[in-house]
Amino acid sequence: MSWSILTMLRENPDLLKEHVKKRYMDPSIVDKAHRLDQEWRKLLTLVQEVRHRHNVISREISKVPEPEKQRKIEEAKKLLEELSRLESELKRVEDEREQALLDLPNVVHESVPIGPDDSYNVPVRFWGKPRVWEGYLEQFKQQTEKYGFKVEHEIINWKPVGHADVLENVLGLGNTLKASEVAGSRFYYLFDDLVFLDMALLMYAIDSLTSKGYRLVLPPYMLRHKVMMGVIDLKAFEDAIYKIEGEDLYLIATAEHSLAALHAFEDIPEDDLPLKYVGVSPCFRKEAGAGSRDLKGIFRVHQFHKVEQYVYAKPEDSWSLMEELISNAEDLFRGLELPYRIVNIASGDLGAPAAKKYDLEVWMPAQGLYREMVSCSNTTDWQSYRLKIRLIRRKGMIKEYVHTLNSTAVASTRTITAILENLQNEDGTITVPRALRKYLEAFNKAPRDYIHPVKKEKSP
RNA sequence: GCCGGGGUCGCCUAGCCUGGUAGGGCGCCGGCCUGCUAAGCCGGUGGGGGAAACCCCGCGCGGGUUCAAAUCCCGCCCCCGGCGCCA
Repeated sequence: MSWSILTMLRENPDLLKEHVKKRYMDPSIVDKAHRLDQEWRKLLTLVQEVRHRHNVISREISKVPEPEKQRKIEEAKKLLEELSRLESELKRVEDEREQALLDLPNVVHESVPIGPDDSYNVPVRFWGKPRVWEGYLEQFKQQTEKYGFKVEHEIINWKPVGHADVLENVLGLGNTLKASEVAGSRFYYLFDDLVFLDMALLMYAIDSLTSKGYRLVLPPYMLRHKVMMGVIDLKAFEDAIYKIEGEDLYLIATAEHSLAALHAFEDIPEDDLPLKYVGVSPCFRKEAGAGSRDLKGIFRVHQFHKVEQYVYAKPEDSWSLMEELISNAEDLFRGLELPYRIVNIASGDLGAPAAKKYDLEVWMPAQGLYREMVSCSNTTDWQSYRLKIRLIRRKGMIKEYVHTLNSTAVASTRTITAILENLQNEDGTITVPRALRKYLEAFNKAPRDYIHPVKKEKSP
């Protein structure tokens, strides 16, 4: 027992409540967990006492002669009746306690801005020289100067075409209508150059991170329920996760899930830490909570490819490793020539697993908005407690849970939308970021400098 | 998917048929002894509750039988071998 949240629940429940309040969640979940934990401990002690009495008698039975023996057996049976009554009560309380503990979100790091929703997110730095259409100047200032940043930008008098239109109408390299007919909305067909671009983005991110010493992993794309519960909260489960019918299997929504599972139920010696991984996988998401947001194009879709960073760390190292992860992602987006800002996510907008989260948001010229491309979280010991991933120190008997962190490196389709808007030229061509050319060269038919609109085959 | 064999405290292994506190070896940690090394001796080395004494649980997982299950019965998971199917 040294899950930081359980320790806080027992030693300072009021402090834990403060953390829950920061998330604008109902603080009574702390009272509930606290009450159930105490009740459980009391009941457990009682059950163990009765079991002890039964064990003592049970052992005596084999040693005593006959008439005595029958009497002891009767006595043991009596105790069993009492025991089974208490045990079913214990089981009930235990289940409730377990659920109450699983309902608790992570604590909130002191550096996290407090506020109920994403309007309280705080940009911490900007990079690049965004192209701002004159009609979006005011909006741009709202997203930069309002926070005290003077961001160098280029004002343009033509409005770039939105990524969804570029995809289907300008380039003609995507078909979401056909996909929605045969699979549903938020699916897509991509063709030719955009497929090469998708592949190149993955290779680019893989190359960059493996060069930095991250171990490359191709993980399972499906996991069991027990494992899924270890990495996400119930709400994410309902909003995001697809289930395989008739099997205890769920499609991963990110390689983060399988990478967390890689060391599930293991003890990790402190000398092995940090363990740094870079996983590549398809991601499957229901987007059930998204409503009708971003229905057009490939910004928010049910499946895409992603390269993901995942780190297991000693608790004392996790905060500096979080900076490393976000800075790795920044390196990638600077290479892609996409102007971005890093945002410190407000307490009310954090997912339950994260103690702190940075988003990397790229300026989208056609929308006049910075939009999320990368999400980087320190989940401290929230996931490792659930997955029983422990830290073994060389000295001392104290058991701890490792800290785990995750961050996007590149999510393919979303990054493609950012390229389509930012590297768009007035003539409708798309400039290929220099950093990707090396990876496109692997394919004979891949684009080199520009992606060109496909010529209309038949004119109406 | 079918047939057979297997899963025991970090590793190896005994116990299972015939139910009665899970034993041994190795490794590791601590202590003792020895002027170094080696050897030897003692203790510890799964999870949980408890301030502690101590207690409970633990033989892949979950049920059942029994006063009592590693051991008997049922279901499931995983590993090995064979057969089948297959990109």
